[in-house]
Amino acid sequence: MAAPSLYAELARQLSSIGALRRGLARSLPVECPSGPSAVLALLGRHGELRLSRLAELLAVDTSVSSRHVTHVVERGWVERAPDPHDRRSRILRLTPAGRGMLTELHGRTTELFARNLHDWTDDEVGELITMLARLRDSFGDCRTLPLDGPES
Amino acid sequence: MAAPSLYAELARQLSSIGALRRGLARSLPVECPSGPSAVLALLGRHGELRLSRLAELLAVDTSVSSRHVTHVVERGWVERAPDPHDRRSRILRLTPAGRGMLTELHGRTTELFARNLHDWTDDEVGELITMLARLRDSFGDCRTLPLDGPES
DNA sequence: CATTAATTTGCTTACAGCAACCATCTACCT
DNA sequence: AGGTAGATGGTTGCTGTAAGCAAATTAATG
Repeated sequence: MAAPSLYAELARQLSSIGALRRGLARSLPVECPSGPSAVLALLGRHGELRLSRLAELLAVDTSVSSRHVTHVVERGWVERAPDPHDRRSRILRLTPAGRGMLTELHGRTTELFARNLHDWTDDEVGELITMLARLRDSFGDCRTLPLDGPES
Repeated sequence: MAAPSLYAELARQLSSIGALRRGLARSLPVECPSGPSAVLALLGRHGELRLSRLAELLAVDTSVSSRHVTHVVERGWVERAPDPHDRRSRILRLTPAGRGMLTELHGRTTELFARNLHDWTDDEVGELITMLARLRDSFGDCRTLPLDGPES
């Protein structure tokens, strides 16, 4: 439990991070903006996924990931293989070209971070990662945050 | 200088924060989405501002803040007073109603954070704030990040 | 057959950037 | 002083990305 004014400051810092995210997005190739990039990243990390699981990992509506997946499929970076156990869904998988694009993206972000975070130590970066992960965890599924009224 | 794979993980965590930001935005009143809220917050913190300075603080294009300001002015939360030194620009200032809305917003976010971060200490929150501020600082103005090619 | 689940598509909104534009300010030149 | 060129502050039109909700489709399930 922390003091209220700290929360306000944290909220401010978090919203400022939006600008940073936009800046990072600007370093992406035009053909693969941040939404599609996130799809490639998750498929690279988790291997085969179905759409609903992907949307869950991204914490967005399935309609949103559906469009992102369409985007990357159209460019040949991901393939939708039939799911033998459920013909309603399809298994999403990186193609070799998709793996190449992922490597490209990885290289760009790494270079960008390396250039800007040259005075951070491994430990510091690791600590920030840890805290961000914990922050996400503390909020759980953001799509189910209580809205207006207190639940009283 | 940190290891490349750490950077990739940091990038992933940062993009995940987007979902959190959207969740926080969902707790805002419909009349005052996140853009306009940020305008109120900055005017509350800095007092009188001109539009260009506001856009600079928000790290967005002036056209974007211009629209946000129009939004809050239309609702009577901000007034555009003439600038005695330059008739091209106007001084932006919170109205009493705007101050009220700001209090309301502040209350909502504080309550939301209090509910979700109950197991964080002041020090931990403070540390996260510090690291986020440093992160922003390390990247400087995100709108001028080098784009594609290395500057060679 | 009724229901539920997985995905897609249509509609809407918020946010952001760029470019074109108008008004005004500033500096410089005659 | 007067006038013109360029810079600056702001607004508006257009475009694109992202996201959510609701309805429709197809298939699994009880």
